[in-house]
Amino acid sequence: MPRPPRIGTDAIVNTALALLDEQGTAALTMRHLAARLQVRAPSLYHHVAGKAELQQLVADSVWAEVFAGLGTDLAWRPLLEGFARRARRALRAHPGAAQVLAVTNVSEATYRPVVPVVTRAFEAVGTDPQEALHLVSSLGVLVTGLALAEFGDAPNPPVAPRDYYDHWFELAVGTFLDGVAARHETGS
Amino acid sequence: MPRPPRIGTDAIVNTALALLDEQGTAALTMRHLAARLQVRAPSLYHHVAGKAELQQLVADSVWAEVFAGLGTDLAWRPLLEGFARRARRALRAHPGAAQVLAVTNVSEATYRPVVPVVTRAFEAVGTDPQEALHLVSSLGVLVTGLALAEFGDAPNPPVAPRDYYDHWFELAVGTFLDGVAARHETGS
DNA sequence: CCACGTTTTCTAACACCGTTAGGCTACCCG
DNA sequence: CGGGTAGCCTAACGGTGTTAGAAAACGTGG
Repeated sequence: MPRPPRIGTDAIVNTALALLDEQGTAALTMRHLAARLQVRAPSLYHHVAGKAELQQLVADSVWAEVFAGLGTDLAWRPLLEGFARRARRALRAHPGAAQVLAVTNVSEATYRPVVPVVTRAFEAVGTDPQEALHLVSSLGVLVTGLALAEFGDAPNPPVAPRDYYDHWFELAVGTFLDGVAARHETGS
Repeated sequence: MPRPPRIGTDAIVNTALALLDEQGTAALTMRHLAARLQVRAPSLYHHVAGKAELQQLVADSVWAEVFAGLGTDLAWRPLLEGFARRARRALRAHPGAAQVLAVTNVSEATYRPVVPVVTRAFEAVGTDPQEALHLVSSLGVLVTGLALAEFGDAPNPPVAPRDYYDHWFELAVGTFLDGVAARHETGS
């Protein structure tokens, strides 16, 4: 193996995230990204197939951060709530990534590890796996959408104060979780 | 006022929607749009400030379609459910617009007419206006997010059959509405 | 120690994008 | 019938993602 690479896929993804957070979606350009890595744009194509794959990698990176350390043996409610809070935290940490996340579905490979833990958490209350996964996805969609409203035109700051979005988050997630609870109490 | 215009803002927006539905987000280009209107790209700038405004107009057009005929004197549950179903119908009618809708917040002017009807529907159960509006927005975010999962890479057809997304929609919206109901039954 | 082969990076270029400047044309009003 | 102006045009700018193919840097076999 000749010539050690100056850049690797991890560095590319992390730099893309930094670029996104600092300058917003419009600044995520192959040329800008390359410049930040001390390289010219075409070199990126030796590590990444194209911009679409780059965005997929960014999205998967953030979701992986959310999934990591979710806990593997929780009841459905702490699981869902923890998921929502972790997702919110991750999106707050990467405000510029919200637009990418919203438009890019998580890859199956990144999603797979959470399937058994969700399935398990819900079989205690007799919910079938597909429905359980849909509940998680719905929560993901909800949190992503709220983040989009808050950080939608990063790097510009949100138009409303932080408390406003915190209230909204608590209301939306709390309502949804109460809905899940209500449906489980009243039989099927 | 000289020279009657060959194109108007309405025609532009409608053509943009058609382009979006038939060929997806990437095909919504000033040049393509202009060509479809038998005109060159720069002419569009006499009717629309730029692409950002165009997307705002598209988003508002779809949301206006959703808001129109919502009913003005409903209880909170039929109001929310009707809103969700109308939003879903509109997004199904314009699959290519989902990506635009997801990233473009509805303008205040388009949103305004629904404020009093939402406020009114919820004051019967003692919910303050801001919270009521947040509930509606949450539902909007939820439905838009589901549409994105379904029609995210229009004009390619969805990866799962229609029933799959219908189930998901009913589950997500039903759960959310049940959550709202549960919170109202239990005191505050 | 040298040269080969492989991998990475490079320069150059393509087609396309949104947008602006400025000229031409066709219509309405006085 | 002439002037003003709204609407469309051509031309062009800088920037985008992406590809082709040359150049360079390194590990390895002779």
